[in-house]
Amino acid sequence: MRAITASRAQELTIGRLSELTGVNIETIRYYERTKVLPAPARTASGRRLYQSADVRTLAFLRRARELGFSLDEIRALLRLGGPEKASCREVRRIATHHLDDIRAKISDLRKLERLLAKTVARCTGTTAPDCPVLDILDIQGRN
Amino acid sequence: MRAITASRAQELTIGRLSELTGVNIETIRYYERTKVLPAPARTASGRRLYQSADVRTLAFLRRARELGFSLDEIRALLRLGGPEKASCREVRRIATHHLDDIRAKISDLRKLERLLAKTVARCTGTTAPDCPVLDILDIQGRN
DNA sequence: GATTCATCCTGTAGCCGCTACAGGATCAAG
DNA sequence: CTTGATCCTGTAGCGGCTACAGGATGAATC
Repeated sequence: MRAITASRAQELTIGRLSELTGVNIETIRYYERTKVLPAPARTASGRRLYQSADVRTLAFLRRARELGFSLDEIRALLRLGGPEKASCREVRRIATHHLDDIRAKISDLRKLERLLAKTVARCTGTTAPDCPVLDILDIQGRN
Repeated sequence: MRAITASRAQELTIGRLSELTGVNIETIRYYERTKVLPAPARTASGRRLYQSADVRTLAFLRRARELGFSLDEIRALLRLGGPEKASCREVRRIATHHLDDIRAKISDLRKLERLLAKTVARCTGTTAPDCPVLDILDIQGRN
């Protein structure tokens, strides 16, 4: 029977939580809908009531997103950090897998970069009959 | 008044075009709907009828997608390669801009990679009380 | 007490670049 | 003439949000 009166002690509105974490209000609600975040308590009138611990969780979530973790991965990480904070091994597995993804992406992008850079360099910028940029894109350029 | 009888000469069904270019049938129709590709001729019964030139265009499109160009950029490139094949300058502008994007993405990913790799390395994989992976994600780890 | 205005609520639709289906029409081969 | 492959349109879904509309509260001011 706590929180008859709202916004006591450490309790936060969604707007305040948004400010504190830099996560959009709509996004917070989206995280709740998709079960990345647990549904918080509500006031008598139905407004969401967050605890200060939620700031920590949401900040974690935000940072993980910035690091490119998917919401599925984050759901898993949050479960692991939760009550049965068991296997660091599992956390490591997720992070390592993600690291592999990142490395593959970097390698792809660098190949692209080299190809594009080389091509743009050949480009005079004038109205030439044949454009090297269009050429590499063309079927001839297949490798 | 050509093409009364279908699939004469160099004319292709959508399935054949798909095979030749490796682009999914549904994706080809999607490109048409979103005006990346022009609508092709039709047979009397309403089936799409492609010319051999369309193979070239779609292959170009595919390759551009692989190189990470957005459909908007590709729409622009295709227009430029079209009838008024005017300014290589504009092509160069689009490609250069895209190159900048790629470089920014690479730089971001490399930062990520370094941070994650360092952290995973610190991780023993055992059930330790504090997990370095969860730690960098945590608020403390902000930089 | 009444008004104002910020904040909150739910629900729905849009973004990109596809992909996947349903439910039907048509084609080519046996 | 039947089978089975291919085609058609239209609609809905994915992830990860974002942006409304239309309404209900909340806090501060007069």
